[in-house]
Amino acid sequence: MLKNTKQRCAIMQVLKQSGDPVSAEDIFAALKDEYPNLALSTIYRNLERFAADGLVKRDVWRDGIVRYSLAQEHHGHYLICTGCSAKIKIEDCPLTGIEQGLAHDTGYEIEGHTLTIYGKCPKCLRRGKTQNQ
Amino acid sequence: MLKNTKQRCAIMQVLKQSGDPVSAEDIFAALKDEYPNLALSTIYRNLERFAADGLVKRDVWRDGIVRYSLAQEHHGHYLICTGCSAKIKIEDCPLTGIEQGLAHDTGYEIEGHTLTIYGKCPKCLRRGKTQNQ
DNA sequence: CTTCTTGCAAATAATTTGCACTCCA
DNA sequence: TGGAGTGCAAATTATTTGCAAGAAG
Repeated sequence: MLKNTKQRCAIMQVLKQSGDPVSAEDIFAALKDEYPNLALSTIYRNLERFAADGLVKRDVWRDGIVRYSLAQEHHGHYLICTGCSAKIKIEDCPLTGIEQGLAHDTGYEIEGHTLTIYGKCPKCLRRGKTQNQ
Repeated sequence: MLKNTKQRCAIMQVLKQSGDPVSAEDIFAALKDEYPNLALSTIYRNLERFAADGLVKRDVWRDGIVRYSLAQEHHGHYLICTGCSAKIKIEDCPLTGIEQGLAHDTGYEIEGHTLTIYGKCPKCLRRGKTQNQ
């Protein structure tokens, strides 16, 4: 099971083409020209299934919106500007290694983690902190 | 400004008493006996203000719900079981130190970070992975 | 054909907002 | 007293779900 449908392929395409995590709405927007009657619910359902199957990684951003990215390319985390939302990918994950110790100490089987760092980028620093979130 | 109201105190009390991050609904539930007509919107508004003033730290959990905790006690992150939601506080933050290097490399001013580790606790491991999410 | 998928529309659930009223400073 | 703060109800917004129709194996 997990049939090969046009919609499913298209969603995967978007995930592959965009290096960064994308929301359901992002995908919807990206595909609405080519698939005018693709339903948002289809996107949600597929993303959830992909995530359950371990194909994609599901993350909740600070803004409360869920973003998905291909499991393989995920890792690196992000440094996100709280002023302008500029993102920098952090290639080098500081947690590799730590998780093993943690598993040993707690008896948990570690499945993954969420790490995002927030700050102000140089441009926003210069402008002072006029804006909030 | 930032007047001293009963509601505001009560919300702060809950934050202080609960070591763990709490959601608006948690606070609502905790206070509904003592303050039967406290409005959920009041809680949301105050938590947002507290967060804006740096009094509390705002975090989005994997389940999409926003939790708040006193800024001081925050740090420690959490190891959360994806089966039963059991939480273990991780006292020792692996990012201290790394942030400085990052600030130097990127020119960002680091404001904070979100780190949560997910896994299965020993009990849930034993039961096999019957449940999802 | 039979089961997995989809599209649509309606349902949830968390959070936000408008507004008149209330209460601290 | 005057503006900050509150309660209530209605509005938003992201996501989920039921169901009949459609497509893949």
